[in-house]
Amino acid sequence: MLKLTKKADYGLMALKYLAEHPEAVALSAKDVADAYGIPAQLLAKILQQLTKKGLLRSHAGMNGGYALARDAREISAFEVILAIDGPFFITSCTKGTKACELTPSCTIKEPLARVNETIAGVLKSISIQDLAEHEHQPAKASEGHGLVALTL
Amino acid sequence: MLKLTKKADYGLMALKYLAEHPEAVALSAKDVADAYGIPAQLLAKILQQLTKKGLLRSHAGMNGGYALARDAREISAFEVILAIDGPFFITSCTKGTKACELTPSCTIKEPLARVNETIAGVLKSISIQDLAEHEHQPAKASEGHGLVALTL
DNA sequence: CTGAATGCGGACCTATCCAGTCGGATATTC
DNA sequence: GAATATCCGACTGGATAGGTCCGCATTCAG
Repeated sequence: MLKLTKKADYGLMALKYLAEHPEAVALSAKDVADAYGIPAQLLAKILQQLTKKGLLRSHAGMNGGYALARDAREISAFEVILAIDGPFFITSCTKGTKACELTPSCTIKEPLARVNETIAGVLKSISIQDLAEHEHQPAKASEGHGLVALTL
Repeated sequence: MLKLTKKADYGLMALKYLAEHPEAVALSAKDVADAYGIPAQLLAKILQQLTKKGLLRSHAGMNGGYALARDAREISAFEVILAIDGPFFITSCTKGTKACELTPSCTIKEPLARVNETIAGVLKSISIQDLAEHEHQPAKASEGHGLVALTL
């Protein structure tokens, strides 16, 4: 279906939340989870993962919690998704190092790899800061086809 | 992981194969499946689905099979994926009609919807014909015109 | 007319993986 | 030392993708 996992969603939401509260020294996983109604333990693991990847700084103990490791402008959505979901490929055949086994098949793979790069590029161009300041208008809701229903 | 299902891959491969064999009146699901080492019965169902969606024409009986319903240039990868995997949303929260329940949460959703549009746009710009002639050239989509712009 | 080749489509099985939970350890502060 | 945190591995339940099976309908060749 070409969609993000909930974990990635949660991770983005959490980072956005942290970016929106720069005054706080640190916010606990529970704080963020409560703010969004996310299962706290699940979010905790996600934040731990993001910490391991260097996107967050953590501090245990009372009044501990998480804070962004860098400026919100310096963290891209791409990094977050990559940290949580691992490397992604739009083609299902490219798994890790070795190419498609049913070999002559994936002539498909090559053009789609370009699509993949495009997607990655777009995600890299979006920073947590961009998510935090969401005063954008839905703009031109897809006029071409009503296929991509993004009406909220 | 943000990847296509194998079914969608198979579908694209099959359409590409049909586009590469315009001389054939019709090719059976088995023909295509054998050419790529795809499970025949599975591919059959995929092709049936594409037929229902109007991307293919089918003909039963001996020497029957499938053929493209339109010119290969007039069929986009987007249509194929949509026909097989159904509408896709990059955000996991938007399921069908109703919006995210944990509501104030998904301020995330709005910027990602734009990413979604971008992806859809790229996929719409790729035709089956593009896949068939895989002469590594079609860099047209990446030539920074609108598609990847995504003004934030 | 009969049989083979094909499309059509529902039911089903299975493996994988996501989402979420549990339990316990370690660190820090008061 | 108690309370609040992060940290981390293991487990479970459910959804979904991938694939199979079987029976029926359609077409065509002999």
